[in-house]
Amino acid sequence: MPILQVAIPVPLFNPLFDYHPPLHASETQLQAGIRVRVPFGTQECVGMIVAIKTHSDYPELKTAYECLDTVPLIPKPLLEMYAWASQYYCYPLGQVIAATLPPKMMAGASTHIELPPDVLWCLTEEGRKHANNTFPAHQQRFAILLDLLKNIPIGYDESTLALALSNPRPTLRALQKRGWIAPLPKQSPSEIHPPLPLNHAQQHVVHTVCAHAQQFYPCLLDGVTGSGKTEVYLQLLQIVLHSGRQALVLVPEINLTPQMVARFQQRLPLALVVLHSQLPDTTRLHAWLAARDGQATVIIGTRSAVWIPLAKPALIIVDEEHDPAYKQQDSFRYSARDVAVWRARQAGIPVILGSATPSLDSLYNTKQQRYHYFHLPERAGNALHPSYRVIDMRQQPRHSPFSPELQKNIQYCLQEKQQVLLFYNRRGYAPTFMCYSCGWIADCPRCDAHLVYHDNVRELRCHHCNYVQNVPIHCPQCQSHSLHPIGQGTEKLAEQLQQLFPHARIARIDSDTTPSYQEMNDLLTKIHAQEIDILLGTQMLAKGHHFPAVTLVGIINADAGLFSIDFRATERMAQLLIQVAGRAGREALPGMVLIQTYHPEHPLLHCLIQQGYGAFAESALTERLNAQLPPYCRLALLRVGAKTLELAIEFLNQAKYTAEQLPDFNSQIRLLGPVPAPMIKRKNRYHAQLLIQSSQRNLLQRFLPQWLSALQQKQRSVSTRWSLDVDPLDLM
DNA sequence: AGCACGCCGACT
DNA sequence: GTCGGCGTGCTC
Repeated sequence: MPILQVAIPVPLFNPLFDYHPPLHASETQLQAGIRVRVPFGTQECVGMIVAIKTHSDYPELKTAYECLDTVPLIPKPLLEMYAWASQYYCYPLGQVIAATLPPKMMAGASTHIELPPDVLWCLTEEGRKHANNTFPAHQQRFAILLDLLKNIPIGYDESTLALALSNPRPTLRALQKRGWIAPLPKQSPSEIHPPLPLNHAQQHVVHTVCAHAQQFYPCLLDGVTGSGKTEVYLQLLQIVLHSGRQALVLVPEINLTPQMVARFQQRLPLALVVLHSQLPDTTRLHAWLAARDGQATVIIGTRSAVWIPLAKPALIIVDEEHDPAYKQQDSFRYSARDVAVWRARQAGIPVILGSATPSLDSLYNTKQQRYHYFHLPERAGNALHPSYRVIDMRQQPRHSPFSPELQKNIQYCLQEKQQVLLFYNRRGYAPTFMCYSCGWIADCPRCDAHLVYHDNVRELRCHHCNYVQNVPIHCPQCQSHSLHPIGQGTEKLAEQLQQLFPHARIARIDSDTTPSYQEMNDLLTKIHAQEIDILLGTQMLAKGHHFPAVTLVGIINADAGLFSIDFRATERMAQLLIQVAGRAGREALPGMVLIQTYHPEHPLLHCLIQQGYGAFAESALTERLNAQLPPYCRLALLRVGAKTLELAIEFLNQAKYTAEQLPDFNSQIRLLGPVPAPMIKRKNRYHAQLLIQSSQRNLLQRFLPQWLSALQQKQRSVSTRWSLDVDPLDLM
């Protein structure tokens, strides 16, 4: 009788459990990739068969209740990817599977589902007449759909509409019944936009990648903003479509890139599937199945889309590969960019990492000849390069965050009917809230952080744990009423800006004001219609948008990234400056970038501004080499949170001792710490960390799993929560 | 992660 | 007397 090895989604280092097969299971159901319902402790749960064994060391096996699938749900390559990821990231296999499958799958959902019809919904003539009607409250869903459809002649498919309206199908049916909308089969490519002519550099990329289409071919596509990376992607994808195979496109945040999605839809309406986290579960399940079975041809999605199975993979694209959003920052801490490269190797296909500001890791890989390097130097069209100007804030009047020079330039832009983009990296109204009488400051009771004052909702909020409290009327310490917000946030900046430019139409863009896809889309439409004069926002602004009428970009304070304990802070700062600058002067109008700083002499700024990102990257890489930091070594970080700091440090000291006793530990592996985390108290726990460094990746690869299983056994009864971060992005 | 078992404090 | 706090241990 065979024995099933089942991965159970529990946080144990070895989450594999053996079971006897269910009583009524057929031979073909006893295969890796089939879900089983099993008894587990006092409860029952759904697990995944990962192997069939002939013998188990465990004396008393239970019998599985039933198989949930008749044929394997998970194709073999995906199972292999799970196994590798579990090993590489030291994360329990059962949880890797549960975290990356559509959520319904491990809840035991059936996979025999009616797929949504593969059609694009369009307005009919009749529908167009009603598109601007006002609808009663109970028919607001009509209004939303009609409004969406009236702006897009080729129509939208159901999964795209689901981004704006949850579960659109009943509403679609109702509108179809009235004859206001009609389904258009996707196979009619009448409205497909024609490809744009490629310049020499773009052609070179397309030809070379095509010539290596049948093998693992990793490449870095280094192209400044507007150099036409997207056009290269589109033409490669069109070639993939012709070959009848599939492609996966990863983008950092889909909410923030509706324009790019729209462009893909216009050019590749055939079997395009859009995936992201706000999608309803059922839609995600459909997309997963459609990709696995080869019906979906091009899958565009965020980080988690890297785990979607592909029946006939031909190409993977990772756009804006430098973006930190590709690294998951909690629970299963994988890098979608690195997983994508692994997948391409496994499948034997090309993978394109695209960016205007490539990560130092990828640049290093091109230097090592591991990745091929393509450069797209020219801006498409006649757009001119922006000019940079550093403003020394030490020489400016202190009372305003906007230097006279910045103000003068804003004024000029407003006169000329050009748009301004201002960048500031602090949400909220004011980062501290203080009593002028006694000096009391509102702190988060759960973290080592001040509460941030939000004026519009009149709340104090912690940006680290989302703790919220009402604004106190008098000081809790001295009862005085002189409580005041101190410092600057985007909310307050917007207020000050409005006072300076009373007639300007100002829009704030940050996660407080624009949390959803729909709102972002609306705002972008307004911006393009020039209904906005000044855009003020956080990082969100820097990501991939095209603002053709923006001619002035202002960095309100560039100093945060220049002096940080995190070794990647300067890299991020440089990427941010270049990306934000890339938003300016895209058409005939030249752009200008004003950078306000208290450290105008900083070598990073000089190098970046005078010689460009490439030169900056060179010097940054030299610094990393000298300091033996990534990409010149491999890191892992053991983080721990405990009741007290002493307990946290003590746990790490024990862990360090355990490590040093292991057979695979040697002098090539260095353990640095333990040290208290940069923010010690977070969410009522005290944090410390231990850094693991090695020049050789495979040494760490062998050592880490051994270490973790030893830790699991020894430290099982410690009431601490710990996690290992392989290839950590920041050491916070 | 869940869940049970177990041993100490303030309740009807 | 017991209800329930969370520390500890286990899950094939």
